[in-house]
Amino acid sequence: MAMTSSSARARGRAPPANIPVRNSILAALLASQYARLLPKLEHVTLKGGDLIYRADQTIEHVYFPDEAVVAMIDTMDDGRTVEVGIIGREGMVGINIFLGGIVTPDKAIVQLAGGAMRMKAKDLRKELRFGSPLQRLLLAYARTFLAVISQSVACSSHHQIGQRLARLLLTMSDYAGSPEFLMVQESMASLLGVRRVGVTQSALELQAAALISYRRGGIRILDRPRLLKRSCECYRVIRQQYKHLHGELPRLLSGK
Amino acid sequence: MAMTSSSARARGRAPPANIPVRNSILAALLASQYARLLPKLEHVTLKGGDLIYRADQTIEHVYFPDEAVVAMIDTMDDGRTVEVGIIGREGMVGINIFLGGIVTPDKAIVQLAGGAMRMKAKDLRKELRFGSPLQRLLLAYARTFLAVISQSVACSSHHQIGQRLARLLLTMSDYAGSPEFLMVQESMASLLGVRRVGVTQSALELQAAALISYRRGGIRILDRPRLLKRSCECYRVIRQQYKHLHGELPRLLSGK
DNA sequence: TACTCTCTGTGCGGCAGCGAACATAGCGAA
DNA sequence: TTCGCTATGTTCGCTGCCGCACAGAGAGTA
Repeated sequence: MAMTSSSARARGRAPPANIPVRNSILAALLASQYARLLPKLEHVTLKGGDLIYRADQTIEHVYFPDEAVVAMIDTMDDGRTVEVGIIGREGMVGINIFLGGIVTPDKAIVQLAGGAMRMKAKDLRKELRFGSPLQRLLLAYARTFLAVISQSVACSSHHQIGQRLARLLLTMSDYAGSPEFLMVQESMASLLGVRRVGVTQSALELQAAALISYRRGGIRILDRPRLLKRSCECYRVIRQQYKHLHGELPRLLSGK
Repeated sequence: MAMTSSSARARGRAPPANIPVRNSILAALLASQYARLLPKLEHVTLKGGDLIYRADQTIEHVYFPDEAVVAMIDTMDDGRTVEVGIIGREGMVGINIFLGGIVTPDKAIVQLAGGAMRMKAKDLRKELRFGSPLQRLLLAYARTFLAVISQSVACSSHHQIGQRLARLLLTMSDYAGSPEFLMVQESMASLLGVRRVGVTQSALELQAAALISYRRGGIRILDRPRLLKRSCECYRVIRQQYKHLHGELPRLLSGK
């Protein structure tokens, strides 16, 4: 399957100077600024299922995903979980560090395997001292993230599983950059905060309608437009937020 | 409706230099720093039900509540609502400005009437230019706010009305600084994102158990400890977050 | 080939919360 | 006092999701 030995390959010391950076935040930095950060960045490969942060644990590194997708997951006293936010190419895992924290309240789990650049939390803190350009970018990202979580509150209290599953699948497919990606129903259930059986039901419906097809551990989206119609407004709203963020990034660096 | 001449009474030009500031953020500022801000602050009285921000509208002012309590409310396409965060004495309404935004994605509605200091968004932006102490305080607050919203996501998807109502009442009573406060069931329903009838049911149960009593438009908490047991963990978790924030504020100003 | 583990499908009783519609009770205004 | 509005209480059928328990179907391993 897509997940081999992470610990081995998670240490690719040499940042790939030749490969263009695909993380939006890093990519937005001007070449000179990025060059200055580069020595502090380390390229790692994240495996599906990897636990990046445990809840209430000190954060050692922040991550700028490249292809990888990471979910922030809140776990209740009774063990039930729910996704509070998903972080991909457009963001940073460990926003709490940026906001002056040292721990994370939620755990972070890799949903889609892939590469990411990482940086020591300590280095990020140093970097933020002098009104760094990175600061402006992260401020804007934090704002977007906040808006996205707000929408999640509403979504999880008002929308039903089918709609939310459709949204999840669309989102994942966006991040994967492909109509096909690897994910088991158990993970989807955990993200949505519902029973796995509930996911099975909805997935069957979507498949019966020929919107998706799937096999053990993998999903393929067959009819994106119609899947979009089945999903709740939240997909659209959140996408709009990121779109706005994206348009804003370049401007944030030019003097203001 | 609940919004009469707010414009009339909302202008108490003279900031009450004699009255001690009770907003935690402002209060944390050293006297000299506060003095510098003072000319830009205006004391206003907010009425229950007042609409502070409309969704997607440009933010003109940020508010530092004193006694007032303001809820950020997300409205879905179908008109259903849910509270994504509550802001009282410990925070600032308009965190999006701090995060570099110019609009707010949610609307803001006054839940408990009372005083607040307000400041032009423009002035706040200026203030943040020079690595102001205020910046560190707001960064910490933003982090807390994020953690609180995360908890809300989990709460709204996993906890039931009774528990969540108990939490809401406890929270409100904390803000009011009294076991008694004014609030109608319709408002509670709107905050919880449920039907008013649902609130009525739960409220009746709580009253039958002699945990609260209420009359038209007002609630009184009779047995706080037992109400706490009925509420979900979220009350505790969120309280802890604010407690931590509170302990952190002074330290944030002393050189770091 | 047989075994095992993981992932997916199915069935069933239960119930919390929903939508809709209506009944009663405070409380201020006329 | 009467009227009218707003807030609260009650009922009813419905359904989405729950918990629980088990069956079958990939896919790798020995």
